[in-house]
Amino acid sequence: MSTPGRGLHGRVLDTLGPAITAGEYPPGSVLRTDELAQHFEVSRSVMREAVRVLESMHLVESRRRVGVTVRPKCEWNVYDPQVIRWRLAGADRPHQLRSLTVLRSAIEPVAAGLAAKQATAEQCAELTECALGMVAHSRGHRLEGYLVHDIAFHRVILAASGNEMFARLGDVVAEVLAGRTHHEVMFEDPDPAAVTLHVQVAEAVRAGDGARAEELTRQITVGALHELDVLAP
Amino acid sequence: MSTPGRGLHGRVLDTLGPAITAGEYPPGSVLRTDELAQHFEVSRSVMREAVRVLESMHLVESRRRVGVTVRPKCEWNVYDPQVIRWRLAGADRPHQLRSLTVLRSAIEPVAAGLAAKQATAEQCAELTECALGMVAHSRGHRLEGYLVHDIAFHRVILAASGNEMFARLGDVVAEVLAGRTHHEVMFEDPDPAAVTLHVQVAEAVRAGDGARAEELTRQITVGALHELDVLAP
DNA sequence: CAGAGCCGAAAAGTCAGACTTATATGTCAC
DNA sequence: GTGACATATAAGTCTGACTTTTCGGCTCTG
Repeated sequence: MSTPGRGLHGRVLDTLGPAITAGEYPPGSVLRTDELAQHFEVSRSVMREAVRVLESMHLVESRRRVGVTVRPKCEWNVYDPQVIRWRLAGADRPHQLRSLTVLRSAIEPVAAGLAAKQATAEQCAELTECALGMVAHSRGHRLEGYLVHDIAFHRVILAASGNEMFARLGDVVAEVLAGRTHHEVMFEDPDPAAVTLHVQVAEAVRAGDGARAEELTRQITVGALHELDVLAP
Repeated sequence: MSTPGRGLHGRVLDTLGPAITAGEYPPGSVLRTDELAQHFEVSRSVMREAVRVLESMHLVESRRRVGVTVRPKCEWNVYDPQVIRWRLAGADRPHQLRSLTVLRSAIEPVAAGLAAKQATAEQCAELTECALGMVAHSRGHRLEGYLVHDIAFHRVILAASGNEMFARLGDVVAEVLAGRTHHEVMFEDPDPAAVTLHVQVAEAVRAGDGARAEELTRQITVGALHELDVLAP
């Protein structure tokens, strides 16, 4: 999914990023570039590059004569896909999953409403195909196949909305759905009602019925939130 | 608002970032680190740090033997506040402003609904104060004072929602509102209906009426979208 | 002529060391 | 106590040499 080993500084980030987002260094903690470089056994140049990246994510702040101080959580760039991945891999995965699901519940219905007005014929076809794929994999413990089509479905909706901000949430939704399937205790087969709703959304979008697409999608996200309440109270 | 001169690499970014987001280098363009370093009259180390930051924003991709290639727009981290600022400062400001306003229209109503259920007494007080401030500055060409209270109002709503993803959009909303006031041709006095709606939202939140807060906020954002249609068709 | 494999050059990547600059903090005089 | 000043510290910058990857062309072969 991401790019694991893109240079030495990348490997440093793979350890340091998760550590910071996991709260291993409490906000206000001070790190020193030289010490970090020694600890990771890399040159200072490499370490500096890593720090710059963390800084651009607002995870840390580098100040002369002080060092690299960890910022409080509320200042992090929580929409950075990398940060999202790190946090989903860490201890507060459940909390993060809930935040993102609430975000979905706000965005996706609106996106679906817009998609109904703007989706191309090709996108409508893709949507139907995805929905059918979900139906096909909805029974018999075939969660992996179901997941693939589920992700694709929501990606198409977000892309078809014509709004770039919505479209870029495709990756986030993918992470959430994957996380739900793989790590939360999910039912062995997906909720039949949800499957039906997806099919109906595809129909509504094809028919250009924005209000209906929005309402149906709202039901999907409400269901997702409810499921989260039941399985991870 | 941001941190303008945080080192040499920051100053490089201040010119290179806007240039890329403005589409000055079409997707696929190849830059060379050494040339850039020469052009900006900085050392390679500094240039490399700048490139790393751009890379973490998914604006460019650095590959051996190839160079630094500009990524297509659809891959950018468009939620990065820095990227948002750069784009708002550039040529496609109107387009960007519209995207962000649509985003607001999806998020803020839901946030207001949640805020009604979770806002602390202090937050309710702040909200009322902001609304009153808006009323006080709603006449007599006092747009600046109005803007300050408008921004504060929406910040509080987003924060009070209790969702960190919503809360972090405070800066984005601030940019949008500021951009609207300063650069789009805004009416000399704000829409009285909008002012009233803000007061009513504050009341609804204080009363704990989520559905009403959500609906009223929806009206605010619909108004904002409509205003955008009228002023920047 | 096509495909596999080899080779060289180009550009990023890495490192080490010396130097500069800002700045937090302690010290001292008043 | 308060101000100015000195000092130590850690980030910031620059340079030059070296390493590593990999693209693109070349040749060799079938």
